[in-house]
Amino acid sequence: MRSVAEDLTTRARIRDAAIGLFGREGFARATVRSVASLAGVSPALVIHHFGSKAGLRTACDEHVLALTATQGREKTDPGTTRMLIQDYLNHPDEYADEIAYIRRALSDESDAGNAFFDGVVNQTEDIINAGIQAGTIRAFADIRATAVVIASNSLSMLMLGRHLSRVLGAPVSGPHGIGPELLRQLTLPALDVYTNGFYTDSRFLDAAREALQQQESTTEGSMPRDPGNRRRGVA
Amino acid sequence: MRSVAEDLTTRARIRDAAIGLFGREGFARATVRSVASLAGVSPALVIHHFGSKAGLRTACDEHVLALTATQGREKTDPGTTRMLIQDYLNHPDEYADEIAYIRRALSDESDAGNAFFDGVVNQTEDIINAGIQAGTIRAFADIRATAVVIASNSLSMLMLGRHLSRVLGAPVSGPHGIGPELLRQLTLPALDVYTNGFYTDSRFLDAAREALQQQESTTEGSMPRDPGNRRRGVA
DNA sequence: CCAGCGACTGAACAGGTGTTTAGTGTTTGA
DNA sequence: TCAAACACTAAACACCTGTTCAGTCGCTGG
Repeated sequence: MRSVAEDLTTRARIRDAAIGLFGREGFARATVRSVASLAGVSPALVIHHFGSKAGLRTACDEHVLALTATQGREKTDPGTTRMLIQDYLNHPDEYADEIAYIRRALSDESDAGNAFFDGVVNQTEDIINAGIQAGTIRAFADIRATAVVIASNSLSMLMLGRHLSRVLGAPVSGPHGIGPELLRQLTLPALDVYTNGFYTDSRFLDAAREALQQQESTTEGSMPRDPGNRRRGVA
Repeated sequence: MRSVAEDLTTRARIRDAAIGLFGREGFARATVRSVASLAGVSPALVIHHFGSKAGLRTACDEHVLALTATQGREKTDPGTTRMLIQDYLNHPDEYADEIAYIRRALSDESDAGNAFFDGVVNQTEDIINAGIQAGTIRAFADIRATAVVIASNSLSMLMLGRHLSRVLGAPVSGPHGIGPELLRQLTLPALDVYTNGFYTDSRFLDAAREALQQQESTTEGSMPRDPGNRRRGVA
C-alpha cells in the first residue's frame, strides 16, 4: 500500500519530478531545467539541493532502491506477493514512475540497476529454495542459475512492457506499458509453460546436454572460471 | 557467416561507427562529433551524407533491420538456428555492435525496435506452430500469447545480458555482456524449465485460472477488447 | 583543357546544456 | 533584536550540441 501524502518537501518534490522524468525520458535527455519546471522551481534550486545533475541521479537511485527494498522483503510468502500484485492492479499509476525508473536503471547499467537486479535474483533464489522445501517447486541441479533464468524471464515483462502490450493489443498504460490487461493476457500462458513445460519431451534438453559435454571436453581448463557473484551480491 | 571486407565506403564507415556508438552510449549521448571522429572524418561530412543526426539514426535502423531480417529467415529449421548460434559462438565480436544496437532500439521504443520485436514474435509463433505439427512442442491454447511469452523470455537475455553475466561471474564480453560462458551456464537451466517445467504440479496454474475467471465475471464487458496486432504486425 | 560535381573540411553559428554567482526575502536561534 | 543560516531566484557563464557556410581538393565527362 501507499500513502498519498502530497505535502512534500521541495527537495522531495524535485526528486520525485526527476524520478518521473528520468524514467520517461532517460537520464541523458531529461534536463535540469525540465526537472525544475516540472517541480515548479528554478534550475538553480535543483543544483542547490543536489549539488549537480549526477547528485540528483544518485538521490533518485537511493530513493527508488529504498522503496523497492521495503517492498521486496518477505516475498517468499506467496500471500504477500499476491497482495502486492493486487495492490498494483488497483492503483497502477502510483507505482508507474518508479517502475519506469527501474527499467531505465536496468538498461543504463547503473549501480542502482545492478543492486536491484542482484536483489531480485537473490529473492528468486530464496523463493525457489522455499518452494523446493514445500514441494511446490522442482529441485533443480543449479539453483542459482535457475534463479537467474527465472528472474530474467520475470523482468523481461518490465523491460519489454510496451512491446508486449502493443503486440497483444493491450492498452499501453503508463511510461512502462504494463497494464492490467497485459497481465490478464500473459498470466496463464506463462504459468502454463512454467507448469507443463514448453517442449513435449526431453529431446532438446538431451541434445543440448550432449553438445555442451562435448564442447567441455575439448576446451578443458581453458576457461578461468571466475566464481563471481554466485551468492548474496547486494551492495 | 559474415564477410569481413574492410574496404567500405566512407558513408558506410560513418554508419557503422554510428551503430557501434549508438549501441554503446545510446542515441542521446552519442554525438555527431564522436561518430565523426570514430569514423575518422569531420562532423560536417556526417551531416553531408545523412542530412541530420536523425537521418543518420534512420540509416542505422534500416541497416541493422536489413541485416537481422536476412538472418531471421528460415529460423523454423532447427539446423539453421544451430548454425547461427555456433557461428556467433565462434565470432562473437562481429555481431556485438548490432546486438547492442538492437538492445538500444528495443529500449528506446523506436520504430526499428518495434519492427524487430514484431519479427521475433512472428518467427517464434512460426516455430511453435511447426513444433506442434512435428510433435516436439506442446499444443498451447493461446499460441500467440505463448509466442509472446517465449520471445520475451528469449529477449530478456539480450536486454539484461550484462546483469546475467555479472551475477553468474561470467566474463562480460562486448557492449551487451553476452559471452559464450554465459550461454554455457544458462542453456541447461533454461531448457530444463522449458522441458520439465518450474513447478511440481498445477497448483499455481489452477489458482491463477480461478482468480482470473472470478475477476472476469465481476468486470464483465467493461474492457474495450482491442484486437490489436494479434498477427503479422511487421512494418 | 576545363567546367562541373561530389567528397570533404575548418570555422563559425544559434541554441541548449549544466553550473555559478550575486542577490533576494524568510526563518531561526542566541 | 540582530546576525547567521536557509530556501530560493534571475541572470549570466562556459561549454557542448546539431547544423550551416564558404571553400578546397580531386576526379570525370565533354
